[in-house]
Amino acid sequence: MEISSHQFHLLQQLNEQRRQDLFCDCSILVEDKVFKAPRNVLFASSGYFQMLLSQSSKEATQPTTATFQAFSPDTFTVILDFVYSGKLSLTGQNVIEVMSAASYLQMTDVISVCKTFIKSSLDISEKEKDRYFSLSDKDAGSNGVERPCVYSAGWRAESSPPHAHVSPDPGTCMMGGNSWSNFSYYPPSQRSAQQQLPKHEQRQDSIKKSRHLGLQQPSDVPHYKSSKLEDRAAEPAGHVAPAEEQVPIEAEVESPHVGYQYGQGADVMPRSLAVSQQEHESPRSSNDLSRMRFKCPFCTHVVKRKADLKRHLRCHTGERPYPCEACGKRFSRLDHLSSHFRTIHQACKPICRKCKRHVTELTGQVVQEGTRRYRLCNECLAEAGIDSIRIDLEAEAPLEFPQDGEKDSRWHYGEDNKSDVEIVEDGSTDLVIQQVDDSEDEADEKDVKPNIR
DNA sequence: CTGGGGAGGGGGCCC
DNA sequence: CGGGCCCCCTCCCCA
Repeated sequence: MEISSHQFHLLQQLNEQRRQDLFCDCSILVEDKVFKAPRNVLFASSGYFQMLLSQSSKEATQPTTATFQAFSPDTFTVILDFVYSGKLSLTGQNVIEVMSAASYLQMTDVISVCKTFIKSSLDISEKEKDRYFSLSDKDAGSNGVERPCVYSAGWRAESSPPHAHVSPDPGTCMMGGNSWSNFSYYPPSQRSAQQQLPKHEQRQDSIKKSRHLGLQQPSDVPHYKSSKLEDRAAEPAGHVAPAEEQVPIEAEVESPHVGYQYGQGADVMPRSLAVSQQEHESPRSSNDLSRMRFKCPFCTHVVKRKADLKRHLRCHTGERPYPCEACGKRFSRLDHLSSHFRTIHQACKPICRKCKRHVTELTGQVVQEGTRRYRLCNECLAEAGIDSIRIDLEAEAPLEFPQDGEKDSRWHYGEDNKSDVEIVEDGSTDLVIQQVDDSEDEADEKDVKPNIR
């Protein structure tokens, strides 16, 4: 006969012991703060502590000490609370650091939950959010004040995420993590408050797109390269590395000392492991990484600037906040959008698209084909037999970049000539020839640049 | 089948 | 810190 509440009470008891400093044979020094905890639960929760404690198990009678400077005491408190309660208190502020700390400590479940949190925070898409969000607490997000989002390792059998629109940041929500057998039980009273993370959360990585990682584009990203994306979508599931697969790989590839570098580099490793790890330390990890401060929680990439990490994260989340109003294509970066816009919709290159010769206002014209603009020299125009279609440029309003801050809003065209939108929206077979006028194009540029900045 | 070019996308880094 | 530029790589299309 199985007493279902046993595991939960056991964990509660262990947590109580930790609070009362009973049987705490492991000291963890994080920056200047000392945490004490029984080693058995640490061992069971973290691959890192497994490694550490198995090494020091020979001297099991001696208290073990681990030292971390890679993350803050607050972050470790979140981690430790999770270890002894199964509840993870995430906020928009701490999630990156908690995730990196979890990566360092090789706690794959925490990493997965953080990934989910980050992805939902980035508001990737309604569809994806439908997949893995469910709120049980009706208070969630109601007060607009950021409260910790408590992720729980518990599973609930009946999972039908009703919530699709609330980012976890604004409020509290109770979320189930994926299964972690040690901490998977909740007594009925608690279960009602727990939410299960749908199993297809395991496929969350499939929405990440990173060619070099072989990951997939979000399924709901507009299919501009439909063939490519659909091909990927059609790939058998086995081609997609789910989070559960990737994280161990990550942990395996990254030894702890390179797994997290938000701080003082080599100092982050526990003393008991320092020697053996330094033996394997590459020159890069000792020198470059001390300068490269921000570690991507999804991959091994390390950058110097937080802003660069933020930008880099978009390649994992698939977030594309910069839509091109002219063609609908979305970009992850404004500079890419800008480049796309200039190239595709403004015909900025003074080069004949056909013969590649340099053209001027005298030797060539701008051709508009649907939303696309490019230049052709007069010879190529005549060859193509489209030199008779000539539109007065003054009737053509330049395509404009959106105003600053409109990164996710609709783009617009010249306001005083709305009819041009019709030209843009016409089929791609429609050709409009414009007189090449570099000064005009420069004016276009001026129209664009102030709007970009 | 292959090579070249266009376009997209990622990283580094300057302003 | 965001914008923007440059460089490089990859993918795709086309001749």
